[in-house]
Amino acid sequence: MGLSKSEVFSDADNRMADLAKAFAHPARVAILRLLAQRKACVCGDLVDELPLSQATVSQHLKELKRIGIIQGSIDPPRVCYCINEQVWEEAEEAFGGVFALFSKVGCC
Amino acid sequence: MGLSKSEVFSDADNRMADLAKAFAHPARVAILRLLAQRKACVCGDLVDELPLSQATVSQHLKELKRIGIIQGSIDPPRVCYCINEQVWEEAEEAFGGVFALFSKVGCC
DNA sequence: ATATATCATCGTAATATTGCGATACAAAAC
DNA sequence: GTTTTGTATCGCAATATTACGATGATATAT
Repeated sequence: MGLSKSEVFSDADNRMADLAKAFAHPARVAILRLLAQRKACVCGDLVDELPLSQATVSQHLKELKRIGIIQGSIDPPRVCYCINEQVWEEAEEAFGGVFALFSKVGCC
Repeated sequence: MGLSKSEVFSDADNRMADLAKAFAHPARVAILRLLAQRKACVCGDLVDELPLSQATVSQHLKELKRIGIIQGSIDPPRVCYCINEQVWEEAEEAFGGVFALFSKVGCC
């Protein structure tokens, strides 16, 4: 298949999974680190920092934009990407919430 | 392709991506929530809680075990799964570290 | 021994992801 | 208007993921 049955899961779990996908590839982790630290901003600079082709980097940026965790503002002919603060915090809280669920006392 | 060029990325970014994969599917998020809250433990109970077949749940459990975030102890014929505290904390710290990188003052 | 209960694995099918070269596109510079 | 620069998109190939029925494996119960 390859088709996740998203209809049958809760909105929260689906959103969480999408937010996690932003971090589920090393290239995207590297991109998010660079943007969070403001070490790079312009698409071309990101391409220089990464061992991937321009087309591939652009595709990862597209996926991050779909999730909403980054946004791009055009500055022709350049595009400047940055973290979307609101979604970044949404992700921080979502992960924080799940990690907080764990209680050490237990059965196994 | 479908082959992520993991050799060219840092170990930290690769590990982070792997930890994120644990949360990158709604079924796995649901499983981790159940285990973290001790609402279910035995594989069969997880299957009852999830809208997926036993084979599919078992496959997700295998992936979570590969990442290391859960562990299973056999109690024949049952298998009890639980969060691996060490890896859970590793994930918590890894995500915390990345989220902390973001500084609001910036260019875009 | 045979049956039962529980879980893992196999095999298969469908869709998704990753990667890149080539090309299209948009705005500025000349 | 042509060129240049920077980015997005298309098309393709290869691998990965998701899902499930069927089957296998394992240990208890009868």
